[in-house]
Amino acid sequence: MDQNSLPPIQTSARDDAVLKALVGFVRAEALQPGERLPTERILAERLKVSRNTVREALTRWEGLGLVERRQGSGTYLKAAVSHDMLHMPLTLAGGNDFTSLMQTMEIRRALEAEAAALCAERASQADIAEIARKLDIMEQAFRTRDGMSSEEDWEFHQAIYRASGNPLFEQIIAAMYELFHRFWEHPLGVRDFGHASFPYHRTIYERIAARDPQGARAEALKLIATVEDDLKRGAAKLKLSSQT
Amino acid sequence: MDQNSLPPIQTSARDDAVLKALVGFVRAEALQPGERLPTERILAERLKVSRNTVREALTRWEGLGLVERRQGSGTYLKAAVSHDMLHMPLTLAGGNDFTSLMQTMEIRRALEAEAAALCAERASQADIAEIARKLDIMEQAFRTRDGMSSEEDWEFHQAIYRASGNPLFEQIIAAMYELFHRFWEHPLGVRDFGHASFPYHRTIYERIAARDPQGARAEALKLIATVEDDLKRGAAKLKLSSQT
DNA sequence: GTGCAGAAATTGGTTGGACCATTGGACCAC
DNA sequence: GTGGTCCAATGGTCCAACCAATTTCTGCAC
Repeated sequence: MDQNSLPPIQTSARDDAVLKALVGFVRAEALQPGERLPTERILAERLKVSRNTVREALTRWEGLGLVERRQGSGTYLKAAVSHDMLHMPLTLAGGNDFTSLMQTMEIRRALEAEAAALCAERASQADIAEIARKLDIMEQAFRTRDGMSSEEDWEFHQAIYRASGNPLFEQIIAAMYELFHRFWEHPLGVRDFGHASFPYHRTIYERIAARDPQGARAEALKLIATVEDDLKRGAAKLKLSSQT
Repeated sequence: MDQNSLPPIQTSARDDAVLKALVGFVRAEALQPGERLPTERILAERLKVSRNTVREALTRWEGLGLVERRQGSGTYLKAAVSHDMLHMPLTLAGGNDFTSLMQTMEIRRALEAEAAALCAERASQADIAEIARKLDIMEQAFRTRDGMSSEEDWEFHQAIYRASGNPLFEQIIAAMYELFHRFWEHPLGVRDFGHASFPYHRTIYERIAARDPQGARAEALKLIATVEDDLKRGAAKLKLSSQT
């Protein structure tokens, strides 16, 4: 017998029911991100549940980043919601050791290369112009501040993800933003971390503009490789300077 | 002025404090996944907060999959926790339309190819033996039932992710399990969905066993390509049969 | 002693009501 | 306008109880 033909009955799912009702409400009212939801007290009264139950439900949504609560002001929608949403609560063990950072780079390598290739295939002229704009900003920031800028660099890559034609890339990588950016916060003491990656930003752009997926993929891989090299340099340095 | 020089102050974070204390408790008691946490009432008393606050905190952890609550029994640890955990609550718009499924496959293609390549580089002999075992099970299931088996197929791929030497792959893909498996639940009406992918499971294994990263990557890409073809077949069929 | 049914205790789930802290607008004096 | 004060609205916390599922204990029949 198929296990799925007899799912466990749901005896109690009060807060789930609240969320379901809330999805319906958002749809019915066509609420956009940024707009305010009804107050907890009103929700409790309308749904005939206690305010605590409403709060547990909203806490779950808040944890998923769907909603933001501001004391004294209200509860605000932060993202679009729909009934067929898929939640991927992914919690990773952190750490700024060499191994963790290297593992992060392997994920980024996989996603970045694919996104660059897809982008070269599909990006519209407007997308490419936008990427060029971000590239200019980044290069200028590099020259004036004489070093990689985390913010501008990120925006450049983000533009590529967005132009890949697959919103999942942008969403996944945005969720991993914090993970990726631990490099710039704790670059293992490497001076000029990321310097070597600078020229490849332009070469990636050129391959994309030339509609060359394999070329774009190759340049993206080169960029990641320089970052990995910086990482290894930092790790070697650490090993020399101190032993814990 | 730099926007970051005046960050908003943190006024109150009762439930965050509860979670922080709980992390300390788990560490101090060396609790393993599966073990039971103190009851909500005890936590409330010990931490000098109300049970409601404890519940909000635990609700957050439950949403992150770190903890499981069983009424009448207790709250159980589901995963290792540490103070430097990174949360990636990723919610994706669902949908079983062709576009959504295709986008999912592009993510899988990126991760699967990279994982297969890394696996070919790093897998231990024991890892390879385990992959071979899963492959045998899957192939036998295929023959007896004359069709791809979602469960056994998944275990085979999971073994590869695990042997990639990078736990992030397994974690990310496990979180996306539901996303990937909508293919088998709603294969767009394609009979024998996934049939064409069958032979590539063995070729992937062979390239891994031969320590051939590029070969493993290529075979993984071929496997994904067959699934994408099935998908396109299904989409074309749908287009013919009905117009919404 | 063993086995088992039922009572009792334990534990998460829910309720209702209260009060606090923050917010944001209304209003006012200057 | 500017700045200050007040006040209602709103999320945050607390308390005390009860409900529902689960586990544990008890005592009886054998």
